[in-house]
Amino acid sequence: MNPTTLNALAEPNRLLIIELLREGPLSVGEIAERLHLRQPQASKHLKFLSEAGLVEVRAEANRRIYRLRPEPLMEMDEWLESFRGMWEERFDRLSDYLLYLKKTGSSLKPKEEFK
Amino acid sequence: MNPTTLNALAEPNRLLIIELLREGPLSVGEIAERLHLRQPQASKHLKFLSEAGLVEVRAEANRRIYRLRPEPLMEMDEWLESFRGMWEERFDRLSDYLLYLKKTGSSLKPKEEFK
DNA sequence: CCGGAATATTCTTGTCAAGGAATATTTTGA
DNA sequence: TCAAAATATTCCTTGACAAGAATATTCCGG
Repeated sequence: MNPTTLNALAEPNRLLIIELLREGPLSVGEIAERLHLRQPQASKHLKFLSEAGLVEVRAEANRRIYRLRPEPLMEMDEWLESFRGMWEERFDRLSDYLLYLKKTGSSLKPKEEFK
Repeated sequence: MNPTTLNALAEPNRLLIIELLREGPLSVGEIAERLHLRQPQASKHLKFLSEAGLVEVRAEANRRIYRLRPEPLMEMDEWLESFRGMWEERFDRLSDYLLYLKKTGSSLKPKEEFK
């Protein structure tokens, strides 16, 4: 997994940009407007995202249209793959947990133990 | 998606810690040793990861054993879910791409267009 | 209850990057 | 060719945080 990708996504406004672009390519001005950013900050974040490989640009007349690149997200997906065993394992114990809740009427987690 | 999780994982050593803990819980000393970190830095990173909810601790004798918490990773997984359509769509065009390679003998990407 | 092992905290220093404001650059249409 | 729209860049200040070194704390076994 590439820390550069994570770093780029760790900034809240950049994360919002990525989520916005999920719906389709947009110009800088549109991105700035929809996220209530000033244009220079939008440009700066887009440059950052671009250098991280998360977006790509194309020029169209006066505008610059930014679009998502799926590759880094695919890499994240593959990285997470190696962890999926963990929560499937825990899911096996879910029925026990539900039973516990039913018995106690509690909505609090039981103190978890592990070894 | 929570930026806190991404921020915690964006630091290379912390990412390594998470990958190491994938194999099972470890003490601070073991983590420091296996990643060639000094003990104080290991402790600091673990504190950071702990506050981000990525790990949990338990005391055992003299040691503190850290263990992965799957929840934030599950959240990442669900977040990525909303992007999976993207690369599946692109996958549909793979056969065209392979055909292109065969025709041209080129190993270079054709210039991609999008609108 | 004391010494030492394991771990945590504090302090300092350097780097990175975010936001604001101002300005430069690019590009198009008239 | 020029003005204006769209975008990029620069400069500044500020805050976060990583690493190193030193020190504090915790806790077990003897």
